[in-house]
Amino acid sequence: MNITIEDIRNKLIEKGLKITPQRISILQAVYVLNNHPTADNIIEYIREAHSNIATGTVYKVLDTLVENQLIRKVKTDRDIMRYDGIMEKHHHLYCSTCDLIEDYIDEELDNILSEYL
Amino acid sequence: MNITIEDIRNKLIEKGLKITPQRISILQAVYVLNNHPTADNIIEYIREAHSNIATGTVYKVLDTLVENQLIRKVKTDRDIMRYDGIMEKHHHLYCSTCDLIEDYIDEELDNILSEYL
DNA sequence: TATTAAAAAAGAATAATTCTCATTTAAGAA
DNA sequence: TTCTTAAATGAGAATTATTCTTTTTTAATA
Repeated sequence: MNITIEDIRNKLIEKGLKITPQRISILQAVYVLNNHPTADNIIEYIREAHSNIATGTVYKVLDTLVENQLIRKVKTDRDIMRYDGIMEKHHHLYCSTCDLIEDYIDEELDNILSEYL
Repeated sequence: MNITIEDIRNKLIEKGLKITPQRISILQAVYVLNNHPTADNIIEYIREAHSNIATGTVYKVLDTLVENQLIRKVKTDRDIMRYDGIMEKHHHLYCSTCDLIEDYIDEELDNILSEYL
């Protein structure tokens, strides 16, 4: 979770994406708001930090980041899309009552599955 | 897939639900439109069969059916909810490009998973 | 057949997301 | 450094799946 602005810039550069303050803020927000934030969580977080941002931009940038495999979409029972900055293979434990998502990493399970399939 | 109206009535009765033409049509539509239909698919199908139905009713009935475990909600990459009338344990193979969902039944896999967890 | 709680109709309201288009900006070229 | 331009952003309207509200209808029981 110790990701610097420089790390974020590099991630964007690796993908051949233009470096913009909006993209940096949004990617940083996904990392900081670590419980699988919604677009709205991200907008709120960025606006608190005194920079304005258009909602359309947030959705656009999130799509770009998903396309470039810097983040992932996470769907839940509610019809709000959520985002995940952790790209290493993992599962989610989801509580549909409180809408909480917990990361679940289990290499043994992954091995069993990949051997079987 | 040979489910009669009588079967559907019985399913509703088992759950203690009032028998209404709308509920019968909707449950039937979920069975007939077997590739995990959306609420809209169901509305279209029912209206083709010459009976009108309010969209609100379809959503309400679908919720009732889900609550009573007669059908299941299926989430995909798109933000449209889809419904599944097959209640036996199964997985889904999903193509995010064409949005097609295929049922995947594999008891051996299920056993491996339930033994592991 | 009468009663009544539940269900449905109709359509307005909501809210997440997308779209449009004018403006701005990042990044490479000169 | 300044210029150029394709790409990105801002602003807010538009879209669309879903929910909500209110009135009317109906299924099930007495």
